[in-house]
Amino acid sequence: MAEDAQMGTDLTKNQQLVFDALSGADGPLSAYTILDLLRERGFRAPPQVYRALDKLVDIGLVHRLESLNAFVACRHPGCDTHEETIAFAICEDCGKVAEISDDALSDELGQIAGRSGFLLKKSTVELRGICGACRAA
Amino acid sequence: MAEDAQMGTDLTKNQQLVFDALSGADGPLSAYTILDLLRERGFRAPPQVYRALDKLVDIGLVHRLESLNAFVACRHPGCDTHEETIAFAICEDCGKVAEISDDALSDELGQIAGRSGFLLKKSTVELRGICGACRAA
DNA sequence: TGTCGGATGTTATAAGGTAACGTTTCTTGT
DNA sequence: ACAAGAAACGTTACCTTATAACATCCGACA
Ligand SMILES: [Zn+2]
Ligand SMILES: [Zn+2]
Ligand SMILES: [Zn+2]
Ligand SMILES: [Zn+2]
Repeated sequence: MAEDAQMGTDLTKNQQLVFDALSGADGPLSAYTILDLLRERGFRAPPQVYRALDKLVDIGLVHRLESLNAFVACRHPGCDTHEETIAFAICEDCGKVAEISDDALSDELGQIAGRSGFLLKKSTVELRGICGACRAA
Repeated sequence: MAEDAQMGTDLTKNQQLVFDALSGADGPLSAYTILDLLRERGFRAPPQVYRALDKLVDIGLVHRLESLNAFVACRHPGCDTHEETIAFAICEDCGKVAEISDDALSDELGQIAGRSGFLLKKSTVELRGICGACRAA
């Protein structure tokens, strides 16, 4: 029991291992990086990672970053069942990812969709640039 | 010379072929689908497609859809050197993609970035859902 | 004419993701 | 406690997406 944050949902052994790996990292991890990290814990093949990731993403504990083909543990302040749009700010310098929840953005996307008669199911917003810390440094 | 839209920039043979393939499609195409389409025109290997795509994306004639690992010809109304944020509405039913340029969205994303001291270089916004046509049908 | 950069052709391989199948383990009703 | 079904698991094999590396070709131009 290294760092089993997020009680309330009970995860299986593999899901917990994958979640812990992501929680312990300070940036996004690819599925194959997770696989390598967990080989010493018994993982042997991609499906073990992908199945855990699928579930974790499904219940909202993990997010997939489409533009990176990678995954991050959810660090959203009040992350329980966030239905709002989440934006990710990905630093191209240090690689860290900030998770941003913004009502105005959600509204704006909703309006854009509505205006063109589009039934919005899911939004992907990923910002690339340089984070504050790296700019200061 | 099937449908060589977009004069002004002069494309190489391969770039024109790839662009034509994308222009002729009514939805996004993967690099490997493009490769297959162009085999009869002499294409033999992935790098030929990816090199053309890289250039086309670079000059703005083609967009990459991160959440689909696929590419579309730019259909932005006034698409010359659009620096604004472009949002894509991807229909999960018919597969078509609408390209949406929206100032309010650009502003909003700029504000979100600014608020957290993030130097924004590029935004990816991809909306998934059902398009108007499919909803009506 | 020589040379130099950009575009090209080609092979091989890295990286990301899933189908399919059999086994184990957990639930749940009886 | 037991049977039956569901969920998770382990494993193999395979598919898709993307790039590294290297050799060649070709046009611009000094
Ligand atoms: Zn979150
Ligand atoms: Zn940074
Ligand atoms: Zn465009
Ligand atoms: Zn549709």
